[in-house]
Amino acid sequence: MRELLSKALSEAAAKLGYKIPSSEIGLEKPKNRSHGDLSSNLALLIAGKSKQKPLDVANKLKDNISFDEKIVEKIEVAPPGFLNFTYGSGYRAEVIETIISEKSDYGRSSVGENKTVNVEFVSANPTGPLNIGHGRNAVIGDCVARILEFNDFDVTREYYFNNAGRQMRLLGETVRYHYLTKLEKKTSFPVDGYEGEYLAEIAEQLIEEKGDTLVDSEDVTPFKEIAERVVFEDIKLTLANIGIRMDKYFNEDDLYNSGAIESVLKRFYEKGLAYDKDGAVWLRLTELGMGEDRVIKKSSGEPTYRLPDIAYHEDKLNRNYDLIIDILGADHHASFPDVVAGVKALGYDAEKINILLHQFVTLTKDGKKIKMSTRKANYVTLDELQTEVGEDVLRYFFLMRSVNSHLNFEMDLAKKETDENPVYYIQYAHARISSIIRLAAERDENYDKPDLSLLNSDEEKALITFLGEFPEMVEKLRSMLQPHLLTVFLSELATLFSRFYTEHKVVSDDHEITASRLALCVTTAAVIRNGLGLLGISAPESM
RNA sequence: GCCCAUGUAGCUCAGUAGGAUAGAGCGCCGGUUUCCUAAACCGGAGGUCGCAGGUUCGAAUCCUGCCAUGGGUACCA
Repeated sequence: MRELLSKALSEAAAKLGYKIPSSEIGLEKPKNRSHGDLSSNLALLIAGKSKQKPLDVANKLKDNISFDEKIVEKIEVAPPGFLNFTYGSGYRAEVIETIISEKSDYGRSSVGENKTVNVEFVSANPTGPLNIGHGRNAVIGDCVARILEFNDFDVTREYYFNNAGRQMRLLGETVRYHYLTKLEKKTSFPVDGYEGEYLAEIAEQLIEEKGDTLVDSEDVTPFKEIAERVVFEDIKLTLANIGIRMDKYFNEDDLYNSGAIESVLKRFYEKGLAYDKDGAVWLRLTELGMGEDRVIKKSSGEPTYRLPDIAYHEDKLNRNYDLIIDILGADHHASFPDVVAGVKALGYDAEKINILLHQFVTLTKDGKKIKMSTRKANYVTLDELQTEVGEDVLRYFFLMRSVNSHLNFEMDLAKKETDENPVYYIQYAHARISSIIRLAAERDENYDKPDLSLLNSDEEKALITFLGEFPEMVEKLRSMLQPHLLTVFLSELATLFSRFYTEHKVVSDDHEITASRLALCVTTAAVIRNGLGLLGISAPESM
């Protein structure tokens, strides 16, 4: 519809002697329903350029546009110079027919056809259970992946982790501490060691598996290995509990083993972008337009995160994805520009790399913030949260705010099993429709050949027009990668349906009206299902 | 100091490639049920869109400055 109108407007402008590309023509949904279904500012644009009165221009444009009455019922000129279009019944019938024939494919697009995309998310190192911050990252990443799949992209969900560095060593040392303590050997808690009961449990498991054979082990490796194994199993289980399955786990270690790290370093030297200073190797980021040079290899010989991150992104680029998306928390905002600059300097098309930064999460209970400290391990784990509120609520709450905004996870609201909880409100609309369809089936009512022109009340028109906007919503989601837009869309859809439901009886003695309203119910349910599916949330048949 | 994000109703937040009278949910006040799920619907009160300038036919939206909050600014990741 948008295309149709902007094309018509562009042609009308051309007849008046103005060349306005259709991309510049504003066409939007007016806030006030009395202003029609779509509104254009074209006359205001032309008037601005040509110093004519906007209203005159608008009237001239109107005279140069014509539509089938069934598609566009009326075109009105409104001050200061808007052109307001109101859809006709034929358009609405088309929306319903399209949804009925496309069902679960309604809204799909093929823009990603034959294109591959890598979405990297979670990427928590296996040092402990996932927390609620990881939860937001995980759910956003999975939702982005679903959105891209719906647009026909071939998606790889990838998890990048590091089991080498200092943090993992400390983890191993902490396990050793618990191991020795439980065997009543003399030991002391490692400096900066990990607090958290799960490490004592891991030590117990180690005793079961190996007895006391490791008491004299100088090497921390066995402790580290079991810690990593157990923690990773736990992480995978947590992800499975919220409906997330990764396609690939990428170990940073492989970048050392394959020589990728050395290779990157060598090429930086060759390009004169790396230099030695104070025993460390520095990357000449100032040459690449960044503020300061940074260390990429410490004087201890260990690389800083920048070097493996660059090598990792090179690896992803070499795997020939058309698009690479990183879902990162706000604490990474300072580091990724260096990584992107580094990759670019190696001659890659860094435009393919898309960073989606999300802000932090706070948890509130009884209106108060719950304080969390990772080091002291008194944080709420993602698993605990999932157990308390369930997968659907968890996913919805993590997705309901713009990724740019801090997310306040309200426990009190999340735990409410009433319509105050927006997830249930949407699911309830779906369950209610299912119930109506069941009743219709019992009474042998069908919607094989509905007379869709009967759907002409305000509630019905508003609902159908909104259903027709779903494909645009999907396109917006794909281009903006902002899942919360969909949660807003679905709440509004559920509201429009509830209004329709309150005013109009679906299954009645009038078979004609029953058929047409049944068609509307079926299509509404289909859009709710498709939308919830993109969020990874279930659409129950009854509640 | 510098960089990023945020600041909209009592609370939590939408709306920001400029558009018409700034919205939703919760909370508050009031109303609706012989009828397909009342887990619903309707109405009301509630706003200097952080502050001050600027750009223009038009600014919550763009620009500048300031204030506030969170995050970052390591030879931690």
